[in-house]
Amino acid sequence: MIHEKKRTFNEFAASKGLRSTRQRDIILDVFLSTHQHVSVEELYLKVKASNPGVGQATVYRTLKLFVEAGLAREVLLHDGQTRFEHVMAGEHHDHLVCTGCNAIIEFENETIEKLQDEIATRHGFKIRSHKLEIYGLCASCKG
Amino acid sequence: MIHEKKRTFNEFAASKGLRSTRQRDIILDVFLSTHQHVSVEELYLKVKASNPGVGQATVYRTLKLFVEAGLAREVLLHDGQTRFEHVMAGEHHDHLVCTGCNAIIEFENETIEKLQDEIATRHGFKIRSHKLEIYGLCASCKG
DNA sequence: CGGTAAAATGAAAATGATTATCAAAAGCAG
DNA sequence: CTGCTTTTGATAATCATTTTCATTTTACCG
Ligand SMILES: [Mn+2]
Ligand SMILES: [Mn+2]
Ligand SMILES: [Zn+2]
Ligand SMILES: [Zn+2]
Repeated sequence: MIHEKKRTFNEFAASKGLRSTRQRDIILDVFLSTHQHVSVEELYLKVKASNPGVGQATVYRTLKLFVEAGLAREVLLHDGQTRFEHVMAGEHHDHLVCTGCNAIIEFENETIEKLQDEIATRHGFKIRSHKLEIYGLCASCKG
Repeated sequence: MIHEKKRTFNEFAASKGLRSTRQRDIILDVFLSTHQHVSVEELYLKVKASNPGVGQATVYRTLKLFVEAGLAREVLLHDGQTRFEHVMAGEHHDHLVCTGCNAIIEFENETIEKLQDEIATRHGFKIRSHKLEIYGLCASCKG
């Protein structure tokens, strides 16, 4: 899948006439090696660990490109930091967020998605995206 | 309802041992006179119009109290500003957000709420709150 | 009523994430 | 290579929100 994503990005870059740079390769590699929901700062530190030359601004810029290319998605939780998660083509999920330990549980629910479509239709609204976040305490934190 | 909310806040203040101040009265009055989804800056300007002495920090501080007291709710959309909306006791709704004209349509859906409970239960998760925002184009902006 | 301790306020500074600037470096078509 | 354009990195700028802290208010007690 990693190779798949690299190809996705290369195709996107080509279609946009973007140049291929060492920095973007590095950032993509590091991003693909992370777990879900990385903050820019976290990613920047990881990148810097192996490649001290890379600037923070470039990490910001490149993550935006990943979103445009469809291989990352912005996740804004309540902690003041934009996070990015991997996205498989066509895949979608929502989040249970534990306010105790910051754990994030992902889930999908087809019925909820359908109900959202119905609601939108009822209001003459054309959905582009949506966000469902459930905040509370996970099994361990409920204790 | 306005009187009701004032009482709610006074009770909250009493229970917390908060002192009663002119500023809080003013800010509550102005807040209750606004429409839904006010930003802090908007509210601050309204307050300043009639009461130039009141500081912005106090508006920030007081809005937090309203949330604690249960008569306001934070709404974080994608525009970099925290907004606050009125909350009636026990009432809840979610949002359709038009990315064209920034209109906000409110809706309630009991089935979605129930499905969320099921999902939480399935994951041993104790829900404290949730947020469902549907982004897209409203009827006018779809054109 | 004053007198006082604690809480609240306002102005200004600090913070922190993100974005803009711009000179220097790198990629690429010819 | 050459020349032109994009990209980069360091740094400054933004902008919403928070913190600080000296001053003002409030609540309470004698
Ligand atoms: Mn996720
Ligand atoms: Mn609302
Ligand atoms: Zn937890
Ligand atoms: Zn619209």
